[in-house]
Amino acid sequence: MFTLAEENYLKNIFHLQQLSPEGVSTNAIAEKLDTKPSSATDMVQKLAEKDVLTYIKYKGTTLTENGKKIAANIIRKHRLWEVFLVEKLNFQWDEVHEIAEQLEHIQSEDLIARLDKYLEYPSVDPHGDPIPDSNGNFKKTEKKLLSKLQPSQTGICVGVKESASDFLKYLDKRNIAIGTEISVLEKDDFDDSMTIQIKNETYFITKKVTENLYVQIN
Amino acid sequence: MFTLAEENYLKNIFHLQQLSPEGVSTNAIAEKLDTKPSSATDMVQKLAEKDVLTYIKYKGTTLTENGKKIAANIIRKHRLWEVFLVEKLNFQWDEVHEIAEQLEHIQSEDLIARLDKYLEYPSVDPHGDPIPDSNGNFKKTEKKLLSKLQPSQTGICVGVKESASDFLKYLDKRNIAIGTEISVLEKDDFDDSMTIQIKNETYFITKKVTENLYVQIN
DNA sequence: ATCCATTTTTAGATAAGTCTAAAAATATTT
DNA sequence: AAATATTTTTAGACTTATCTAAAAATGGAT
Repeated sequence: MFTLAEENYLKNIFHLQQLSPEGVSTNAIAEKLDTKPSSATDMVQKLAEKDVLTYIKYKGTTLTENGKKIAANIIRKHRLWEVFLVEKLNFQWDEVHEIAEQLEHIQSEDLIARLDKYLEYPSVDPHGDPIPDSNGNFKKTEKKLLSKLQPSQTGICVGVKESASDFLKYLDKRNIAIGTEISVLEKDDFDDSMTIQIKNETYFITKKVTENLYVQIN
Repeated sequence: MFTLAEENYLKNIFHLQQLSPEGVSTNAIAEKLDTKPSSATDMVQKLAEKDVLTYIKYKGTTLTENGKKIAANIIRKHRLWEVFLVEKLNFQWDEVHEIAEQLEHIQSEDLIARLDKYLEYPSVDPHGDPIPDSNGNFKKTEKKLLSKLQPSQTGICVGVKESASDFLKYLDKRNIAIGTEISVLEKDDFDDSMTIQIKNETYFITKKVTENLYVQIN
Protein backbone atom coordinates (compact mmCIF):
# COMPACT_ATOMS: atom_id res chain seq x y z
CA MET A 1 0.00 0.00 0.00
CA PHE A 2 2.37 2.67 1.26
CA THR A 3 6.14 2.53 1.27
CA LEU A 4 8.18 2.87 4.41
CA ALA A 5 9.13 6.43 3.47
CA GLU A 6 5.52 7.35 2.77
CA GLU A 7 4.39 5.94 6.10
CA ASN A 8 7.03 7.97 7.91
CA TYR A 9 5.92 11.14 6.20
CA LEU A 10 2.27 10.48 7.05
CA LYS A 11 2.98 9.75 10.69
CA ASN A 12 5.13 12.83 11.16
CA ILE A 13 2.78 15.15 9.30
CA PHE A 14 0.03 13.88 11.61
CA HIS A 15 2.07 14.89 14.66
CA LEU A 16 2.91 18.29 13.17
CA GLN A 17 -0.74 18.88 12.35
CA GLN A 18 -1.62 18.59 16.06
CA LEU A 19 0.51 21.69 16.66
CA SER A 20 -0.58 23.64 13.58
CA PRO A 21 -4.01 22.43 12.48
CA GLU A 22 -4.26 25.16 9.82
CA GLY A 23 -1.60 23.48 7.70
CA VAL A 24 1.93 22.15 7.95
CA SER A 25 4.83 23.93 6.25
CA THR A 26 7.29 22.17 3.98
CA ASN A 27 10.22 23.26 6.12
CA ALA A 28 8.61 21.83 9.24
CA ILE A 29 8.14 18.49 7.53
CA ALA A 30 11.71 18.47 6.27
CA GLU A 31 13.07 19.27 9.70
CA LYS A 32 10.97 16.62 11.44
CA LEU A 33 12.03 13.96 8.97
CA ASP A 34 15.64 15.09 8.99
CA THR A 35 15.69 15.70 5.27
CA LYS A 36 15.90 18.62 2.83
CA PRO A 37 12.89 20.83 2.00
CA SER A 38 13.17 19.81 -1.66
CA SER A 39 12.74 16.17 -0.71
CA ALA A 40 9.72 17.03 1.41
CA THR A 41 8.15 18.90 -1.53
CA ASP A 42 8.62 15.87 -3.78
CA MET A 43 7.07 13.48 -1.29
CA VAL A 44 4.19 15.76 -0.41
CA GLN A 45 3.34 16.10 -4.09
CA LYS A 46 3.36 12.34 -4.45
CA LEU A 47 1.15 11.86 -1.38
CA ALA A 48 -1.28 14.49 -2.66
CA GLU A 49 -1.67 12.36 -5.81
CA LYS A 50 -2.65 9.48 -3.57
CA ASP A 51 -5.34 11.56 -1.84
CA VAL A 52 -3.97 11.22 1.66
CA LEU A 53 -3.28 14.94 1.94
CA THR A 54 -4.10 18.23 0.31
CA TYR A 55 -1.21 20.34 -0.82
CA ILE A 56 -1.26 23.91 -2.06
CA LYS A 57 2.00 25.22 -3.49
CA TYR A 58 3.76 27.62 -1.15
CA LYS A 59 0.86 27.31 1.30
CA GLY A 60 1.23 24.01 3.09
CA THR A 61 -0.16 20.58 3.66
CA THR A 62 -3.15 19.07 5.49
CA LEU A 63 -3.96 15.40 5.87
CA THR A 64 -7.28 14.22 4.44
CA GLU A 65 -9.59 12.09 6.60
CA ASN A 66 -8.14 9.05 4.88
CA GLY A 67 -4.59 10.25 5.50
CA LYS A 68 -5.34 10.84 9.19
CA LYS A 69 -6.70 7.34 9.53
CA ILE A 70 -3.63 5.79 7.97
CA ALA A 71 -1.33 7.89 10.15
CA ALA A 72 -3.29 7.05 13.31
CA ASN A 73 -2.96 3.38 12.49
CA ILE A 74 0.82 3.64 12.26
CA ILE A 75 0.85 5.46 15.60
CA ARG A 76 -1.40 2.74 17.01
CA LYS A 77 1.07 0.09 15.95
CA HIS A 78 4.03 2.06 17.30
CA ARG A 79 2.44 2.46 20.72
CA LEU A 80 1.19 -1.11 21.00
CA TRP A 81 4.68 -2.38 20.25
CA GLU A 82 6.08 -0.03 22.88
CA VAL A 83 3.72 -1.54 25.44
CA PHE A 84 4.88 -5.01 24.39
CA LEU A 85 8.55 -4.08 24.69
CA VAL A 86 8.13 -2.62 28.17
CA GLU A 87 5.50 -4.95 29.64
CA LYS A 88 6.68 -8.24 28.18
CA LEU A 89 10.35 -7.83 27.35
CA ASN A 90 11.14 -5.55 30.31
CA PHE A 91 12.70 -2.72 28.37
CA GLN A 92 12.96 0.69 30.02
CA TRP A 93 10.62 3.48 28.88
CA ASP A 94 13.42 5.28 27.10
CA GLU A 95 14.85 2.31 25.23
CA VAL A 96 11.85 1.39 23.14
CA HIS A 97 11.37 4.22 20.68
CA GLU A 98 13.89 3.20 18.04
CA ILE A 99 12.74 -0.38 17.96
CA ALA A 100 9.07 0.58 17.82
CA GLU A 101 10.00 2.90 14.96
CA GLN A 102 10.87 -0.23 12.98
CA LEU A 103 8.07 -2.46 14.24
CA GLU A 104 5.37 0.08 13.39
CA HIS A 105 5.84 -0.73 9.69
CA ILE A 106 5.13 -4.46 9.95
CA GLN A 107 2.19 -5.15 7.68
CA SER A 108 -0.56 -7.34 9.17
CA GLU A 109 -3.95 -6.35 10.54
CA ASP A 110 -4.32 -9.71 12.21
CA LEU A 111 -0.99 -9.37 13.99
CA ILE A 112 -1.97 -6.06 15.53
CA ALA A 113 -5.41 -7.30 16.56
CA ARG A 114 -3.81 -10.26 18.33
CA LEU A 115 -1.07 -8.15 19.90
CA ASP A 116 -3.73 -5.76 21.22
CA LYS A 117 -5.61 -8.66 22.79
CA TYR A 118 -2.41 -10.19 24.18
CA LEU A 119 -1.57 -6.89 25.87
CA GLU A 120 -5.13 -6.73 27.21
CA TYR A 121 -6.21 -3.73 25.17
CA PRO A 122 -4.00 -1.04 26.68
CA SER A 123 -5.24 2.54 26.37
CA VAL A 124 -1.89 4.30 26.76
CA ASP A 125 1.71 3.55 25.81
CA PRO A 126 4.60 3.50 28.33
CA HIS A 127 5.00 7.28 27.95
CA GLY A 128 1.34 7.81 28.80
CA ASP A 129 0.34 8.70 25.25
CA PRO A 130 -3.06 7.38 24.15
CA ILE A 131 -3.32 4.44 21.75
CA PRO A 132 -5.93 5.05 19.04
CA ASP A 133 -8.46 2.29 18.31
CA SER A 134 -8.37 0.31 15.07
CA ASN A 135 -10.48 2.97 13.34
CA GLY A 136 -7.88 5.59 14.18
CA ASN A 137 -9.91 7.35 16.88
CA PHE A 138 -8.10 8.79 19.84
CA LYS A 139 -9.79 9.00 23.20
CA LYS A 140 -8.22 12.21 24.43
CA THR A 141 -6.87 11.91 27.91
CA GLU A 142 -6.90 14.51 30.64
CA LYS A 143 -3.14 14.30 30.80
CA LYS A 144 -1.53 17.32 32.50
CA LEU A 145 1.82 18.15 34.01
CA LEU A 146 2.14 17.47 37.74
CA SER A 147 3.20 21.11 38.13
CA LYS A 148 -0.35 22.17 37.19
CA LEU A 149 -1.89 20.39 40.17
CA GLN A 150 -2.90 22.25 43.34
CA PRO A 151 -2.39 21.09 46.95
CA SER A 152 -4.87 18.34 47.96
CA GLN A 153 -5.32 17.23 44.36
CA THR A 154 -4.49 13.66 43.42
CA GLY A 155 -3.47 12.27 40.03
CA ILE A 156 -2.39 9.03 38.48
CA CYS A 157 0.98 9.02 36.79
CA VAL A 158 0.44 8.41 33.08
CA GLY A 159 3.77 9.35 31.58
CA VAL A 160 6.86 11.47 31.33
CA LYS A 161 7.63 14.41 29.09
CA GLU A 162 11.28 13.67 28.41
CA SER A 163 12.33 10.15 29.10
CA ALA A 164 16.02 10.56 29.90
CA SER A 165 17.61 7.55 31.51
CA ASP A 166 18.66 9.47 34.62
CA PHE A 167 15.14 10.71 35.17
CA LEU A 168 13.66 7.23 34.93
CA LYS A 169 16.11 5.97 37.54
CA TYR A 170 15.15 8.90 39.76
CA LEU A 171 11.50 7.89 39.46
CA ASP A 172 12.27 4.23 40.09
CA LYS A 173 13.91 5.12 43.39
CA ARG A 174 10.69 6.77 44.51
CA ASN A 175 8.52 3.93 43.20
CA ILE A 176 6.89 6.17 40.63
CA ALA A 177 5.68 4.28 37.58
CA ILE A 178 2.69 4.36 35.22
CA GLY A 179 -0.39 3.94 37.38
CA THR A 180 1.13 5.30 40.58
CA GLU A 181 -1.20 7.56 42.56
CA ILE A 182 0.38 10.87 43.51
CA SER A 183 -1.15 13.37 45.95
CA VAL A 184 0.06 16.93 46.24
CA LEU A 185 0.49 17.98 49.89
CA GLU A 186 2.24 21.33 49.52
CA LYS A 187 3.27 23.59 46.72
CA ASP A 188 5.88 26.34 47.02
CA ASP A 189 5.18 29.39 44.87
CA PHE A 190 8.72 30.70 45.14
CA ASP A 191 10.70 27.83 43.54
CA ASP A 192 7.75 25.73 42.33
CA SER A 193 8.83 22.74 44.37
CA MET A 194 6.29 20.31 45.81
CA THR A 195 5.76 17.90 48.65
CA ILE A 196 3.92 14.85 47.41
CA GLN A 197 2.63 11.64 48.89
CA ILE A 198 2.93 8.16 47.39
CA LYS A 199 1.60 5.20 49.37
CA ASN A 200 2.09 6.80 52.82
CA GLU A 201 5.58 8.05 51.91
CA THR A 202 6.15 11.76 51.41
CA TYR A 203 8.73 13.13 49.00
CA PHE A 204 10.10 16.57 48.25
CA ILE A 205 10.47 17.19 44.54
CA THR A 206 11.72 20.16 42.50
CA LYS A 207 10.27 22.06 39.58
CA LYS A 208 12.42 20.07 37.18
CA VAL A 209 10.54 16.96 38.20
CA THR A 210 7.02 18.39 38.42
CA GLU A 211 7.35 19.74 34.90
CA ASN A 212 8.40 16.39 33.47
CA LEU A 213 5.72 14.17 34.92
CA TYR A 214 2.29 13.75 33.38
CA VAL A 215 -0.67 12.84 35.59
CA GLN A 216 -4.30 12.11 34.91
CA ILE A 217 -6.85 13.61 37.27
CA ASN A 218 -9.93 11.62 38.12
CA MET B 1 24.76 -2.74 7.96
CA PHE B 2 22.91 -4.69 5.27
CA THR B 3 19.85 -3.56 3.40
CA LEU B 4 16.61 -5.50 3.39
CA ALA B 5 17.32 -6.77 -0.12
CA GLU B 6 20.83 -7.85 0.83
CA GLU B 7 19.55 -9.69 3.90
CA ASN B 8 17.01 -11.56 1.80
CA TYR B 9 19.65 -12.66 -0.66
CA LEU B 10 21.96 -13.85 2.13
CA LYS B 11 19.24 -15.82 3.86
CA ASN B 12 18.08 -17.53 0.69
CA ILE B 13 21.58 -18.29 -0.56
CA PHE B 14 22.20 -19.91 2.82
CA HIS B 15 19.20 -22.19 2.35
CA LEU B 16 20.20 -23.05 -1.23
CA GLN B 17 23.72 -23.83 -0.07
CA GLN B 18 22.38 -26.58 2.20
CA LEU B 19 21.15 -28.39 -0.92
CA SER B 20 24.19 -27.70 -3.11
CA PRO B 21 27.21 -27.07 -0.88
CA GLU B 22 29.56 -26.94 -3.88
CA GLY B 23 28.12 -23.62 -5.02
CA VAL B 24 24.81 -21.96 -5.78
CA SER B 25 23.85 -21.05 -9.35
CA THR B 26 22.64 -17.62 -10.36
CA ASN B 27 19.43 -19.05 -11.77
CA ALA B 28 18.66 -20.86 -8.53
CA ILE B 29 19.09 -17.62 -6.59
CA ALA B 30 16.91 -15.71 -9.03
CA GLU B 31 14.17 -18.32 -8.84
CA LYS B 32 14.22 -18.49 -5.05
CA LEU B 33 14.02 -14.72 -4.73
CA ASP B 34 11.41 -14.45 -7.46
CA THR B 35 13.50 -12.10 -9.54
CA LYS B 36 15.42 -12.14 -12.84
CA PRO B 37 18.87 -13.77 -13.21
CA SER B 38 20.34 -10.41 -14.22
CA SER B 39 19.23 -8.91 -10.92
CA ALA B 40 20.74 -11.84 -9.03
CA THR B 41 24.06 -11.33 -10.83
CA ASP B 42 24.10 -7.66 -9.84
CA MET B 43 23.37 -8.38 -6.20
CA VAL B 44 25.81 -11.26 -5.95
CA GLN B 45 28.57 -9.05 -7.35
CA LYS B 46 27.74 -6.42 -4.77
CA LEU B 47 27.74 -8.94 -1.91
CA ALA B 48 31.07 -10.36 -3.09
CA GLU B 49 32.50 -6.84 -2.71
CA LYS B 50 31.32 -6.90 0.88
CA ASP B 51 33.11 -10.21 1.53
CA VAL B 52 30.03 -12.14 2.57
CA LEU B 53 30.31 -14.50 -0.37
CA THR B 54 32.71 -15.65 -3.06
CA TYR B 55 31.57 -15.38 -6.62
CA ILE B 56 33.22 -16.73 -9.74
CA LYS B 57 31.73 -15.63 -13.02
CA TYR B 58 29.66 -18.35 -14.67
CA LYS B 59 30.63 -20.76 -11.88
CA GLY B 60 28.49 -19.87 -8.88
CA THR B 61 28.39 -18.48 -5.40
CA THR B 62 29.38 -19.67 -1.92
CA LEU B 63 28.86 -17.84 1.36
CA THR B 64 31.97 -16.96 3.36
CA GLU B 65 32.11 -17.81 7.07
CA ASN B 66 31.07 -14.25 7.76
CA GLY B 67 28.21 -14.49 5.28
CA LYS B 68 26.98 -17.71 6.84
CA LYS B 69 26.97 -16.11 10.26
CA ILE B 70 24.94 -13.15 9.08
CA ALA B 71 22.48 -15.43 7.28
CA ALA B 72 22.14 -17.71 10.30
CA ASN B 73 21.33 -14.70 12.43
CA ILE B 74 18.51 -13.68 10.13
CA ILE B 75 17.17 -17.23 10.25
CA ARG B 76 17.49 -17.13 14.04
CA LYS B 77 15.37 -14.01 14.17
CA HIS B 78 12.81 -15.43 11.75
CA ARG B 79 12.36 -18.60 13.78
CA LEU B 80 12.24 -16.88 17.16
CA TRP B 81 9.52 -14.58 15.89
CA GLU B 82 7.62 -17.60 14.57
CA VAL B 83 7.72 -19.13 18.05
CA PHE B 84 6.43 -15.86 19.48
CA LEU B 85 3.57 -15.67 16.99
CA VAL B 86 2.45 -19.24 17.65
CA GLU B 87 3.12 -19.53 21.38
CA LYS B 88 2.08 -16.09 22.52
CA LEU B 89 -0.28 -14.75 19.88
CA ASN B 90 -1.91 -18.10 19.08
CA PHE B 91 -1.33 -18.07 15.35
CA GLN B 92 -1.50 -21.38 13.47
CA TRP B 93 1.73 -22.91 12.20
CA ASP B 94 0.95 -22.04 8.63
CA GLU B 95 -0.01 -18.41 9.20
CA VAL B 96 3.25 -17.11 10.57
CA HIS B 97 5.73 -17.26 7.71
CA GLU B 98 4.86 -14.02 5.95
CA ILE B 99 4.84 -12.00 9.14
CA ALA B 100 8.12 -13.51 10.35
CA GLU B 101 9.53 -12.64 6.92
CA GLN B 102 9.04 -9.00 7.88
CA LEU B 103 9.99 -9.26 11.55
CA GLU B 104 13.31 -10.97 10.77
CA HIS B 105 14.68 -7.66 9.51
CA ILE B 106 14.11 -5.68 12.70
CA GLN B 107 17.50 -4.40 13.80
CA SER B 108 18.28 -4.82 17.51
CA GLU B 109 20.55 -7.37 19.18
CA ASP B 110 19.04 -6.56 22.54
CA LEU B 111 15.52 -7.16 21.29
CA ILE B 112 16.36 -10.66 20.07
CA ALA B 113 18.22 -11.54 23.26
CA ARG B 114 15.18 -10.48 25.31
CA LEU B 115 12.74 -12.23 23.01
CA ASP B 116 14.81 -15.43 23.26
CA LYS B 117 14.68 -15.23 27.05
CA TYR B 118 10.97 -14.42 27.07
CA LEU B 119 10.27 -17.50 24.96
CA GLU B 120 12.45 -19.54 27.33
CA TYR B 121 15.22 -20.25 24.84
CA PRO B 122 13.37 -22.47 22.37
CA SER B 123 15.51 -24.84 20.30
CA VAL B 124 13.09 -25.32 17.40
CA ASP B 125 10.52 -23.21 15.61
CA PRO B 126 6.85 -24.19 15.19
CA HIS B 127 7.75 -26.21 12.07
CA GLY B 128 10.36 -28.18 14.00
CA ASP B 129 13.31 -26.43 12.35
CA PRO B 130 16.25 -25.71 14.65
CA ILE B 131 16.95 -22.18 15.89
CA PRO B 132 20.66 -21.30 15.67
CA ASP B 133 22.33 -19.71 18.70
CA SER B 134 23.44 -16.08 18.68
CA ASN B 135 26.78 -17.10 17.12
CA GLY B 136 24.95 -18.65 14.20
CA ASN B 137 25.62 -22.26 15.16
CA PHE B 138 22.96 -24.85 14.45
CA LYS B 139 22.59 -27.85 16.67
CA LYS B 140 21.53 -30.33 14.04
CA THR B 141 18.53 -32.31 15.12
CA GLU B 142 17.79 -35.94 14.40
CA LYS B 143 14.67 -34.86 12.61
CA LYS B 144 13.33 -37.51 10.22
CA LEU B 145 10.08 -38.21 8.43
CA LEU B 146 7.63 -40.42 10.28
CA SER B 147 7.62 -42.66 7.19
CA LYS B 148 11.25 -43.62 7.94
CA LEU B 149 10.35 -45.14 11.31
CA GLN B 150 9.96 -48.90 11.78
CA PRO B 151 7.29 -50.68 13.84
CA SER B 152 7.92 -50.42 17.62
CA GLN B 153 9.92 -47.20 17.21
CA THR B 154 8.73 -44.08 19.00
CA GLY B 155 9.34 -40.47 18.06
CA ILE B 156 8.40 -37.02 19.23
CA CYS B 157 6.63 -34.83 16.72
CA VAL B 158 8.89 -31.84 15.94
CA GLY B 159 7.32 -30.43 12.83
CA VAL B 160 5.61 -30.73 9.49
CA LYS B 161 7.05 -30.66 6.01
CA GLU B 162 4.31 -28.71 4.28
CA SER B 163 2.10 -26.75 6.58
CA ALA B 164 -1.14 -26.55 4.61
CA SER B 165 -4.12 -25.40 6.64
CA ASP B 166 -6.07 -28.61 5.94
CA PHE B 167 -3.22 -30.75 7.15
CA LEU B 168 -2.90 -28.84 10.40
CA LYS B 169 -6.60 -29.30 11.07
CA TYR B 170 -6.21 -33.01 10.36
CA LEU B 171 -3.43 -33.17 12.96
CA ASP B 172 -5.44 -31.19 15.48
CA LYS B 173 -8.26 -33.71 15.28
CA ARG B 174 -5.83 -36.47 16.27
CA ASN B 175 -4.23 -34.35 19.00
CA ILE B 176 -0.91 -34.27 17.18
CA ALA B 177 1.16 -31.17 17.98
CA ILE B 178 4.81 -30.30 18.56
CA GLY B 179 5.97 -32.52 21.42
CA THR B 180 3.43 -35.28 20.92
CA GLU B 181 4.85 -38.78 21.31
CA ILE B 182 4.01 -41.10 18.42
CA SER B 183 4.63 -44.86 18.43
CA VAL B 184 4.53 -46.93 15.27
CA LEU B 185 2.52 -50.14 15.76
CA GLU B 186 2.29 -51.45 12.20
CA LYS B 187 3.63 -50.49 8.82
CA ASP B 188 2.19 -51.69 5.52
CA ASP B 189 4.77 -52.17 2.80
CA PHE B 190 2.18 -52.23 0.04
CA ASP B 191 0.68 -48.76 0.39
CA ASP B 192 3.07 -47.35 3.04
CA SER B 193 0.25 -46.70 5.48
CA MET B 194 0.80 -46.98 9.24
CA THR B 195 -1.02 -47.73 12.45
CA ILE B 196 0.25 -45.44 15.18
CA GLN B 197 -0.43 -44.92 18.85
CA ILE B 198 -0.85 -41.59 20.62
CA LYS B 199 -1.70 -41.60 24.33
CA ASN B 200 -3.52 -44.97 24.30
CA GLU B 201 -5.43 -44.09 21.14
CA THR B 202 -4.55 -45.84 17.89
CA TYR B 203 -4.90 -44.19 14.49
CA PHE B 204 -4.60 -45.42 10.94
CA ILE B 205 -2.72 -42.93 8.75
CA THR B 206 -1.78 -42.93 5.06
CA LYS B 207 1.52 -42.36 3.26
CA LYS B 208 0.51 -38.77 2.57
CA VAL B 209 0.56 -38.12 6.30
CA THR B 210 3.66 -40.12 7.25
CA GLU B 211 5.68 -38.29 4.62
CA ASN B 212 4.66 -34.88 5.94
CA LEU B 213 5.37 -35.33 9.64
CA TYR B 214 8.81 -34.89 11.14
CA VAL B 215 9.70 -36.77 14.33
CA GLN B 216 12.74 -36.83 16.54
CA ILE B 217 13.90 -40.22 17.80
CA ASN B 218 15.29 -40.50 21.27
C1' DA C 1 5.75 50.06 -2.88
C1' DT C 2 10.25 48.40 -3.11
C1' DC C 3 13.90 45.74 -1.24
C1' DC C 4 15.48 41.85 1.39
C1' DA C 5 15.30 37.65 3.77
C1' DT C 6 13.10 33.48 4.11
C1' DT C 7 10.54 29.77 2.32
C1' DT C 8 9.43 26.81 -1.23
C1' DT C 9 9.76 24.80 -5.65
C1' DT C 10 12.04 23.22 -9.84
C1' DA C 11 15.70 21.11 -12.45
C1' DG C 12 19.14 17.99 -12.84
C1' DA C 13 22.15 14.38 -10.52
C1' DT C 14 22.94 10.19 -7.69
C1' DA C 15 22.37 5.46 -5.53
C1' DA C 16 19.79 1.11 -4.84
C1' DG C 17 17.41 -2.35 -6.87
C1' DT C 18 15.04 -3.91 -10.48
C1' DC C 19 13.92 -4.85 -15.54
C1' DT C 20 14.49 -6.08 -20.84
C1' DA C 21 17.22 -7.26 -24.60
C1' DA C 22 21.34 -8.69 -26.42
C1' DA C 23 25.90 -10.75 -26.01
C1' DA C 24 29.03 -14.14 -24.08
C1' DA C 25 30.19 -18.38 -21.86
C1' DT C 26 29.10 -23.03 -20.76
C1' DA C 27 26.72 -27.47 -21.39
C1' DT C 28 24.49 -30.86 -24.24
C1' DT C 29 23.31 -33.24 -28.29
C1' DT C 30 24.18 -35.26 -32.48
C1' DA D 1 33.93 -31.48 -32.91
C1' DA D 2 30.35 -28.71 -34.56
C1' DA D 3 25.74 -27.21 -33.75
C1' DT D 4 22.33 -26.15 -30.58
C1' DA D 5 20.40 -25.14 -26.16
C1' DT D 6 20.92 -23.27 -21.73
C1' DT D 7 22.88 -20.39 -18.40
C1' DT D 8 24.93 -16.25 -17.14
C1' DT D 9 26.53 -11.70 -17.78
C1' DT D 10 26.56 -7.03 -19.65
C1' DA D 11 24.54 -2.79 -21.20
C1' DG D 12 21.19 0.45 -20.90
C1' DA D 13 16.69 1.94 -18.98
C1' DC D 14 13.31 2.73 -15.15
C1' DT D 15 11.58 3.83 -10.29
C1' DT D 16 12.01 5.49 -5.60
C1' DA D 17 13.91 8.50 -2.61
C1' DT D 18 17.28 11.36 -1.88
C1' DC D 19 20.57 15.47 -2.78
C1' DT D 20 22.58 20.27 -4.51
C1' DA D 21 22.09 24.44 -6.77
C1' DA D 22 19.38 27.77 -8.78
C1' DA D 23 14.94 29.98 -9.56
C1' DA D 24 10.49 31.57 -7.95
C1' DA D 25 7.15 33.02 -4.60
C1' DT D 26 5.98 34.94 -0.14
C1' DG D 27 6.18 38.02 3.79
C1' DG D 28 8.04 41.68 6.26
C1' DA D 29 10.57 45.90 7.05
C1' DT D 30 11.57 50.25 5.75
